[in-house]
Amino acid sequence: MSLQPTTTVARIAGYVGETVTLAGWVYHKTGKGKLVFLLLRDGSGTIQCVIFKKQVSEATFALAQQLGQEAACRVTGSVRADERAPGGFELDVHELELVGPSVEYPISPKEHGVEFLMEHRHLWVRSARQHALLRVRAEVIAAAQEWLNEQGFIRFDSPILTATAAEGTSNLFATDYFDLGKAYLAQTGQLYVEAGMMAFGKVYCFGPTFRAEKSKTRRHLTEFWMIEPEVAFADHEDNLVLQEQFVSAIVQRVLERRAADLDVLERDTTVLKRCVPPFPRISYDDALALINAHQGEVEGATPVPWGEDFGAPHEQLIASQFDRPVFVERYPSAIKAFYMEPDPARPEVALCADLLAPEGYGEIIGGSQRIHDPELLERRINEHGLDVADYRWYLDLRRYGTVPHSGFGMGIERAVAWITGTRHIRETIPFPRMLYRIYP
RNA sequence: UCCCCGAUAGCUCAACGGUAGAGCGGCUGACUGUUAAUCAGUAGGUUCGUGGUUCGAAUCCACGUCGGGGAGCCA
Repeated sequence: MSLQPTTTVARIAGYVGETVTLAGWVYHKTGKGKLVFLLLRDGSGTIQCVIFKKQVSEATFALAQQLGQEAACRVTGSVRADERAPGGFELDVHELELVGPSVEYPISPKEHGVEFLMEHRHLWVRSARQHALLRVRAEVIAAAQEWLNEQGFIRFDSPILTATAAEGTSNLFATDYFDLGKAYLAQTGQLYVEAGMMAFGKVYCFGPTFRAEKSKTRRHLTEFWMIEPEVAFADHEDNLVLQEQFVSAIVQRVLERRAADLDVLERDTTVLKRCVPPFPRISYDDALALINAHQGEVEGATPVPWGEDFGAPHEQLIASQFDRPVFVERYPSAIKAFYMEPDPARPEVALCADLLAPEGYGEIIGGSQRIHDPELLERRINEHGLDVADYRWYLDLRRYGTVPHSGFGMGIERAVAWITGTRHIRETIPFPRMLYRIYP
């Protein structure tokens, strides 16, 4: 005998007039003396089930009355289209089986504070809004990978345990690695996908990334997921075109396939619909001028002297001037990672770009053309105070058939936060890891 | 690391120097169309901790703990 239900709520429309068994959890229950309404959630959706006292045994009715919120059960009944029911379909219950009881479920349909919800994240993921958010996340991930696969990329995963800091700047989580000393949780897979790119031409890695920075904002997690494509024989221009096509394809697919979820999230989709290539581009130099022209419009967006990096308020100001994602390109090399290719026309700036999402969501992509000349790369490693010995293998990539190449990294959670219009990044991942939270 | 804010019933909050309260949730009962049902009843408190000021502290002060928001840094 199988425990599997006849069908799922999502497919219920095809079963009108038939008797089916559904299996799920009690999302909500209400009643009226001689009838009980159960809102049953099975993962694919929710459906109202009605239990009339006259139509079931006394024991079944008593059971229905005492079901707690989130009790697991199997219900058998006939499917009926009914305008009075949320969702349009209703199940007239003949039989009800309790699979797993639930008593005093902590999360009620009423309001709750952030701290309480985060403490109950393992249960919070059952609620409608979180469902919609995490379904969009899954869609974004699937869309990203499938689009890259169609473009001829192969997934080439990078290690999570690494021996040294890839970019040398941020803080890293350290752990003991047997007799070999410290190992660090990867803050990017980029250096490794460069090795893959030389092997396969077009590759990407996708996995968790770790930053031990004490960031305490709604845009930061200590553990987040990043997808990092890397392409051989690709310059800065190729890179930007790839990025705008990539982001647009993901957004358009979410609009197509997850419209119901965006609706639950009350997302204004007009901004998303505008997300088609080409994306506007602004140089670092022009961005400085823009900041000067609009300072005061965003709090904290004070003028920036040439050579200094933007802060969060500046990024917000720049993004607010455009109606779709905007590339900010060619930052001063001195404030960027050591591996970025200098602009041949202006060696003091790098062939790099950040993609800023509209509506104040900030940077969702960072990318660049990489240095392919071995001597220049070695010089940069030294200039950044890094140990060349740690980068022997990385320099090897330039010794044996080096080619101009480019790549970028997209933060999944930031992208999902923007696409769904979610204020805080913590809701876009099942179990967020933050400065003051590692439970549950 | 720095700045700002918060902690009172299971949850969301009120009381702001003078008897600790409401709504929801729980429990009991009524109700054949509920959508966060409604109505009646009922239980539920070390007001985060420690110290201080005061005749009197949930309330004022100090320190601590936990959490929230922001800066820097980044995706």
